[in-house]
Amino acid sequence: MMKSLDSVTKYPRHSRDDVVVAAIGILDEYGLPDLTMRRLAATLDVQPSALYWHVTNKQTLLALIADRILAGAPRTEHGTDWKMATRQQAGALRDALLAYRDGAEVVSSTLALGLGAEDAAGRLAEAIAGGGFEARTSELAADTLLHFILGHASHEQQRIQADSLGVVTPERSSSPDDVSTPTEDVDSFDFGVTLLLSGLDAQTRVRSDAH
Amino acid sequence: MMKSLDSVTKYPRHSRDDVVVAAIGILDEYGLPDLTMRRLAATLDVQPSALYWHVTNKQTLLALIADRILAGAPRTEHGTDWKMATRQQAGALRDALLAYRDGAEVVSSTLALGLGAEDAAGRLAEAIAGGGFEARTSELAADTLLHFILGHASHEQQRIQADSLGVVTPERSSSPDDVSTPTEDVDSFDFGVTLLLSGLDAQTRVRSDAH
DNA sequence: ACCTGAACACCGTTCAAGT
DNA sequence: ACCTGAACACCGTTCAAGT
Repeated sequence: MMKSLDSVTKYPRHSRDDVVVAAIGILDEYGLPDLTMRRLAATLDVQPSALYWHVTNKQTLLALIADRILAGAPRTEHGTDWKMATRQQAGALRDALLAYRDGAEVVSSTLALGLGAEDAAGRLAEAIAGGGFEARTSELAADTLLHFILGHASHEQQRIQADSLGVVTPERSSSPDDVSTPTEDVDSFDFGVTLLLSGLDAQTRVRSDAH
Repeated sequence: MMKSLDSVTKYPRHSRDDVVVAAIGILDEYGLPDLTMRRLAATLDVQPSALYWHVTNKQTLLALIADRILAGAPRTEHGTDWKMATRQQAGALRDALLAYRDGAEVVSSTLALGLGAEDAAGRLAEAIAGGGFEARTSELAADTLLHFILGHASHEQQRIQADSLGVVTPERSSSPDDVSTPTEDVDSFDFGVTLLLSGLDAQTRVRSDAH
């Protein structure tokens, strides 16, 4: 404990966790384009090269950030009916993505690598499986839903920042007050989830006991 | 016509079109990360600064590329039933995205800006509207479908390049020959489209004359 | 109309060396 | 165990000036 005091006073030594936390801070405050290794290093009062002791490269740092973002989505409780459970999971995922600036884009870019959104898909599949579908059906439906959630959230966040930059986005806006509102986004999100759920409902089941 | 000969022989003067075509060439052959303004300039035997006479910045260049990629998707013929038409449009869009390396990512990144995928969504909405839904329903369903198509194609392309780089992607592969095959991708794509179509089928309609 | 030359303000990453 | 210093090989964009 003397050691920890010395290391704090002399010069700050950081953990991998510190790096990830600081990175999320920059992401949330300034956005993904401003999240550079050099800027992150400056925030931690450290040389850029020091970061590479904690993390192998920027790509894996982004994967670590994606994991944290997704960790913010609470598990759904057992016992509820599968449609509610799936709706809950989908909503929780959306909330988690929107909780940090550019969160959806970070998770999307990371999903491809197989690292990260993997268990988000798993959680969705689990909720869907409550409806009594074949395992493969549940997985495929979960992937479909996940693509929708990510795409929707991504689109929403990029519009937010486009608006804040005052970009002229024509977007067939016939009526004068046709600006996209948060309510609009929630509505279109719910619409998509409902569409997928009723599509699943029409699917043949293994057991038909799930009301 | 003497003029054109001179300009060819003396030194090549390029059009905005040449720039976009060359950019697509680099994209398709080396991928999005290698599509830099400096590299594009070198390909055209020109200084990087020369590109900014033809195009305002990289972002709008990417939007132009996205437009070309999407232009490769043929319009669907009128008269067919709406489910087939929607399926056709969705498939055409997917094919267009997959026709160029990293095509899905380019279009996705551009969609947010409101430039580009705008009329792809319109085409989907038109096909869906053939089912006799409210205009808003068709639009929302088209957006849902578009998010799925982009996410799916994006995921597929990034897996292709991850595989070619020999990246170890764990991905719950229980059986030894559980490697993702093109067939697998087509199947999961069709599954998603079918899911959305049957979800729409369960939707209340304005007219119920669409069989 | 189309391009050069030169500069500005940046990137991610490596690696020997320090403490 | 954690960091510095210095370097390598790049970026996108601007702008005066040339032809």
